[in-house]
Amino acid sequence: MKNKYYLAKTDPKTYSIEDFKQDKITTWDGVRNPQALKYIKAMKIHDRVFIYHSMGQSAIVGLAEVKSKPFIDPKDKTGKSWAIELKLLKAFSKPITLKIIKSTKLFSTWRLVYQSRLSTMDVPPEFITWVKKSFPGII
DNA sequence: GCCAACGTTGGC
DNA sequence: GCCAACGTTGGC
Repeated sequence: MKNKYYLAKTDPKTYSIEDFKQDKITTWDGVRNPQALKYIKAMKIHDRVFIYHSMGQSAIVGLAEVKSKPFIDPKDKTGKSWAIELKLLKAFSKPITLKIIKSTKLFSTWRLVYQSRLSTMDVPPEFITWVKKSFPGII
């Protein structure tokens, strides 16, 4: 079965793609928003996750692979937070900015564009096609 | 730094 | 359980 693609946002001041490069594998935790959790819980091993820098940079900066099933974040006492293990596959040399994504007008129905506060979401297949065409070799 | 758009909390 | 007030996120 084909891998699904998701997108996860991070504030680079808290955890950046540079940190991820050092770690290679990281626990992606702290997700509590019910809408975002829906996507975390749907992730399967070998699915792909775009890493997105929010807060200023606003761009997709890399691609990771899901290495574990979703699990309840042991560090969160409320039991409402879930986490997942991610392995970095690639840090992009040229980030795919939100500006460019918006300027194509192809993805106006994508949550990334119209629901800015959502931190984890799925990625439409059309976006993958567009990325492969517009940024050859990047993924 | 501002503010829109959400999410969360707490009084009733 | 409702909803006003407050807090947080993230684009600009």
